[in-house]
This record gives sequence, structure tokens and C-alpha cells, in this order.
Amino acid sequence: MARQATAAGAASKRSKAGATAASDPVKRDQILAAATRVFLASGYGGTSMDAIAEAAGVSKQTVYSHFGGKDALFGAIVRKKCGQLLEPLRMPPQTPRSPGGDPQTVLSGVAQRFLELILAAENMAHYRAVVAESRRFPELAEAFYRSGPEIVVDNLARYLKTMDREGVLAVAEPKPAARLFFAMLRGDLYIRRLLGLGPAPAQADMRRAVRQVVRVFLAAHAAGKSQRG
Amino acid sequence: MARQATAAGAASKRSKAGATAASDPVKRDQILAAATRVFLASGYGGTSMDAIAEAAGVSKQTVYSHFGGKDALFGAIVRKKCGQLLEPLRMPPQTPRSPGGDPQTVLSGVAQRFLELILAAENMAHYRAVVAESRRFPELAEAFYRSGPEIVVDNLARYLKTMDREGVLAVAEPKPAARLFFAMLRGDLYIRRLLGLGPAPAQADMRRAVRQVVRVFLAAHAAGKSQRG
DNA sequence: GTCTATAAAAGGATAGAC
DNA sequence: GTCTATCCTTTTATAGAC
Repeated sequence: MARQATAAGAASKRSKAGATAASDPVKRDQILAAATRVFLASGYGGTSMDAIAEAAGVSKQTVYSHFGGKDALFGAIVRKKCGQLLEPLRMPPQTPRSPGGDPQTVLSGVAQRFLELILAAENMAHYRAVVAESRRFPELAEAFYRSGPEIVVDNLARYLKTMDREGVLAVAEPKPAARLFFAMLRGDLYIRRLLGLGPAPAQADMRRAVRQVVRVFLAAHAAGKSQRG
Repeated sequence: MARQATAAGAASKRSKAGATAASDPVKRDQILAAATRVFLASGYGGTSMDAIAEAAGVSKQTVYSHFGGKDALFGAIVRKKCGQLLEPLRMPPQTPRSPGGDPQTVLSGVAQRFLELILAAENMAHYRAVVAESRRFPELAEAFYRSGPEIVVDNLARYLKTMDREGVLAVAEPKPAARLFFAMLRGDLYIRRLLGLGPAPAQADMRRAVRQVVRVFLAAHAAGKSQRG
């Protein structure tokens, strides 16, 4: 567990405040990267600390020095990936105003980027691991939900609210509508990949899915209607 | 117990040809039931054969006699649950013709039953296990897909095709439309339960979700439109 | 701070009595 | 056919040299 306590009369190690056990950031990143690869490839139960140490090119003891144990290491890699989840979506300058373009264009862009994101192999593996261990690590499941699904819904809901106010779309309940929009994108392509069935979908498949979703969504929320969802 | 055997000259057990290893169906069901509980509660990696034997009230050797090993046992319980997946949906007499009622009623019924099905705790755990081990057991993932998602889509697509032909709905591509319908139902309620967040959804939540999905779906496929999805 | 070597425990699978 | 007892590998975690 690495504790400095016990005989600490007063500041035994004055240099570099924290870092009681290990501090080399290079080794730490090596371990983190290797652990990510192995954990996401084989799952929590299927991964041994030996495998991680070997993949990282360090000794097992070094892994234990940097992270307390298997649970903590798994938590660290899952949390890190949670933090990076939506990075690809922040590429476009994300200006809060001037969304640029008609709703169909905007929604298609959002859908396309979201679909690519959730279909990426690394993110699929991450989701698989979080779901699989959601009982053992409930706090990781919650961190994931808040880092991904919740944020994209909030962002889209804000946009939909604006469109409704401007009379461009009819969206009485922005958040449920946004949730439905993303649910539609987690369709057959997604489930099949999650189960590891068939090859990765072609760009054409993804574009077809995006078109279908946007079409249905817009049909339900055309301006002038008084829909609630 | 207590058998004199050993000295049996000829045809010690002429009765019951097969059954080289084990045959007691009661014990077998005990093991299967216990294994289902433990595997679905703790996952493949988190479950030990000792735990299964104890939960079943038999010795570990008996477990090995009935099923070859851990992998085979896991496969057996997953396959069995795959076969039972859609049983609740077959309750209504499932007459191939005369679906009875307007599309909104029919679709609402389908949606309600499907939502209850996928939100049931046992089915959630089953899905979690299949997804988690889809790398180690690809054939189980495929069996699941064919036992559940594929069948419900085919059934709904057939109905939609009929409605399209009768001019009640406008569904140019029944299967993609059916896939989208069920994707919409795997929405926020579903994801949150899959991640173990919050309590089980109330009936009111489910009905609200069903209403939203059916409303959006019907808006997109109202008769007279020439939608493709 | 990192490595080598080892302790301590758990888990999958099997042998042999009855 | 089922149980008890055991084998042996794997795995988590730690101790001690440098």
C-alpha cells in the first residue's frame, strides 16, 4: 500500500513532496501503456501482472511500486481512457455559438464523428472492460458514464434547445431527444462489433447508418410539429 | 453408494447404454443452475470451480464429471440461456397472421415486451458475460446474436413489410428499419442498467421510453412518405 | 528506484476410495 | 456416480540485493 507514515517526525524526505514509492515518469508511462494494451485485449481476469510487466519491459516489482496492485492499476488505466474518450470530438473548435450550417449538416457531422468514436477498436475494448467489471468496480462504471454518454448528450441537448428556440426544429424535451439520437447510432453495426462478429464496418456502412438516423430524427422533429421526444 | 462391483465377471452394467461419465439429471440441473447464478454474478474470470461446486451442493469432481471443465461449463450455461432468451416473447400466441390492432398498438406492445426483456437482471448479466468473453468465446457471441437480436429484427421486419404492402406504413427497407427500432429501445435506461448505475427503472420510465420510440418511429414511417430507413 | 528470487495463496484438474 | 484428498500450475504480492 506504500505508506510513508510511521516514524515521520518531520518531513523525512524534503525533496519532491509526494512520490513515496516511485517517480520515474517514463517507466510509469511505459507501464500504463502496456497495461492498457494487455487489459483491454484480455480483460481484467485474463490479465496477469507478469504479462503486464513483460509487456512494459520492466520487472513486476516496478509495477507494484508505481501502482499499488492489480485493482489500482486497472482503475488507473480505465480512468485515464475515460478522460481521453471525447478528445476526438473536441477537434472541431467547439465554438459555443455559431454551430454553422443547417441542422441536417450539423447532426450528420455529430453522428458521423460519434459513430467513428464508438466503433474504434480501443474504445470498444474499453467499453467491454467497463461493462464486464461494472460489478467489481462500480465507481469505474459511473466514471465512464459521466465521461462519455452523459457529456455528449448534454452537448447535443444544448444544441437542440437552441434550434427549438429559433424555430428551426421542434424539440420539446432536448435531453430525451438527444439520448434517443445517440441510442439510434448504437445500432446493429455497434452491437456486432461489440460481439466481435464480422469485419470492421466500411465507411459506406457508417454513412448509410448516419443518413438513416438523421433522416428519422429530423422527420420526428420537423419544425411545426409539437413532439415531446 | 456402497457398491460391491470390482469382481463383476461379465456385463456389470448392461442397463442404460451410454453415460460413460455422468447421468444423474437432477445433479446435472443443480450444477447448471448454480453455475448460471455464479457465472452471471461474477463473470468468467471471477468464478472458481470450487465456488460452483459449493453453490451446487456437490463435490468438484462431480462438476468435472458432468461437464468437461470450466470452459465447457461456461459454454453450456451461456448456450442454454441463449435458447431461453426469447421465451417471454412467445407468450402471446404468435399467430403468423392477424397481428391485431393498429401499428401504434402493435409496435408499443413489441417495444414494451422487448424493453422488459432486455432490462431483466438475468438477461443483463447474460449479455454482460457474452460481451466480456466475446474474444475468448467467439462462437458464444455469435450464438447470442443469432438467438436474440437477429430473430427479433427478422420478426419485426416481416411485420413492417406487411404494413408497407398494405399501405399502412411507409417502410422501404424493413430490416434496417427494424434494427433502428430496437436500437432506439436500447437507450439510456438500458445503458445505465448495463453499467449498474442507479436503481431498476420504474414502469413509468419504461412506458415513457416506449412512447417516445414509437412516436419517433411512426413519424418517420407515416404512410405516404417515401422513406428508406 | 529497479531488479532477481521467493513466499503464500488460489485455482483448475485428477486419483482413488466406496 | 459421487465424494475426499491431493497435485501442480498460475498468480498476487513481497523481501532483499545493488
